[in-house]
Amino acid sequence: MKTLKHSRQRDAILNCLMARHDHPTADAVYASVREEFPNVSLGTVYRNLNLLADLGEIRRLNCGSGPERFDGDTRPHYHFICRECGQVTDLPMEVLEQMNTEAQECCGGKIDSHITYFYGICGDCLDKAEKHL
Amino acid sequence: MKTLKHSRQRDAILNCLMARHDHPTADAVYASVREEFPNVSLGTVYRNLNLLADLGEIRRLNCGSGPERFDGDTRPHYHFICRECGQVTDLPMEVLEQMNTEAQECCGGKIDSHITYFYGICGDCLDKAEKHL
DNA sequence: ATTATAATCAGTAATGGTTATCATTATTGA
DNA sequence: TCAATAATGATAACCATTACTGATTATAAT
Repeated sequence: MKTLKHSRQRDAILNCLMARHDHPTADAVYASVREEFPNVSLGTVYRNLNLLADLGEIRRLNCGSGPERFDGDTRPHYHFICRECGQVTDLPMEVLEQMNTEAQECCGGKIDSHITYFYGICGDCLDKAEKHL
Repeated sequence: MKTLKHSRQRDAILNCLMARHDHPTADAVYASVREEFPNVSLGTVYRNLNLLADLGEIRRLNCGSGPERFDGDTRPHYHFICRECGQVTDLPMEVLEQMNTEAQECCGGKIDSHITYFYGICGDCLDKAEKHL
């Protein structure tokens, strides 16, 4: 069987994701980890991001376009994506678990979870738009 | 300004999406359109899928992994994705528009829509799993 | 401590989905 | 019918991600 070995690079990648809350792409994680390990490889970042996600220690986000993003917060929560600047932020609102049972009733299968992305314009971009009028 | 010209290929692509309800990938649309236009190019399919999506005549789906999918039904509705076979089906349930206002209250921006994907095991895959026990 | 092992690494090539380029063809309005 | 130009087919380029390689490192057994 395959036993997991400790790796400083993996630690750094996980720490990076726990520390920041902007849901970085693999490339952004790469840039961040490079400050500590100047010659870490991008492949290592991808390999460990996938490993950590498969282990359930981080989460993958597919926000509708562009590269995949990663989230160090594995608790179920919703995200808001600004159409203008593309930033992805957490929404401090309750997850509606009852939607799963409601959905299950009309699909003939077994539903265990759902993912929701909210779209709109963030506060910062609204402010900027106002100034340019 | 740029005026749209009619094209038989684009018609075929749109018809394909209106006719089927399995949310095909660009490649699947390509295969389908090729029956009518044997030497249509994959680039043409992509170009028109993007054009139609930008015009709001079809919708893009990002179901979490794998290539992008397209939906000829532009009315807001939810989708169910089977973790086992990967098929994407429509859910005939009401879209909870009030979630947008609820989400907006805790984000400081303007939210106009949300996208929800439900995950689980579809009826077909449940049946298969049962037979193999 | 020394060694055996297997996981992990850095570096790089390959892959797959998608987009851009360009010469040619098709559509449209005069 | 004809000129203007959008759209096409073919192909190359692009970008995010994955696979491969031989060298390195962490762990476990000696």
